[in-house]
Amino acid sequence: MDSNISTNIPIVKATDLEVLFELADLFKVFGDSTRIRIMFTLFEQEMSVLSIAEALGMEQSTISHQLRILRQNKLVRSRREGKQIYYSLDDDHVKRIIEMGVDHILE
Amino acid sequence: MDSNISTNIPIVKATDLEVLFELADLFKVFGDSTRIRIMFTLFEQEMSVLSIAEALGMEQSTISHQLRILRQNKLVRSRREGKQIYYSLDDDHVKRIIEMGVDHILE
DNA sequence: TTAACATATGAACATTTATTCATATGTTCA
DNA sequence: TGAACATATGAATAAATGTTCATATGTTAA
Repeated sequence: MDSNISTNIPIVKATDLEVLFELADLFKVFGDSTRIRIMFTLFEQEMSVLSIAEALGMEQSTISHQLRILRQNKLVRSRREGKQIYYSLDDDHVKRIIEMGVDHILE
Repeated sequence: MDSNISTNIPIVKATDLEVLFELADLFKVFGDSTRIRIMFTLFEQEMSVLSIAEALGMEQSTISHQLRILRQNKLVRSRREGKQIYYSLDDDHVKRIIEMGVDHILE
């Protein structure tokens, strides 16, 4: 009987310091409202940097900086089409992590 | 056909600013390695403040400060037994949110 | 090549936040 | 009540981080 079966927690232990630091770093990425808003915007469709900036009413530079962080953490990916670069969510983990968060907030 | 059915995302829209800020605040709580370590420690069993501090090799004060943040966000709860106060995870959301994070990290 | 546009990036500044120290609060037991 | 112990908290400090401005890089079309 592996306790992980009942807890549903993967094979990570409290002593796996490296993994725990990585985990904190990952959640840190979700812990900024601008990045959360960007991800929510990308739920619907891929968008260019300027489109996102306009949608959120923020500077292009701000969005670009945050997109880099999201990209480095494999939460979004990008593709170039002409002068524009379109960003989209990288995988389903993003949606599922956020969904869990929403569940908690809405009780 | 509600798009939320396919995306599995609850009824929160990119325009629900309040909720998105709350979401970011929630993930901010997960975005600190000390708090992550505390939560992992509590996966196994409830523990007193000093026990946690000793387990992590950190100051009692540090742990107490962080436990307060976890408590305020309903991620842990406490019960007093004599001089000690025992903390435990508050609900399953904690485990599930962390599990999603682990999934993402381990690819 | 040059102009116009889209995106990325470095530096600076302001804000947030985690930790520590000192101390207060609360509990038990003699 | 007083001593010993467990926990909480306020203030101070140091470190991390988000945004802005200015500018660089990269792309397209004339």
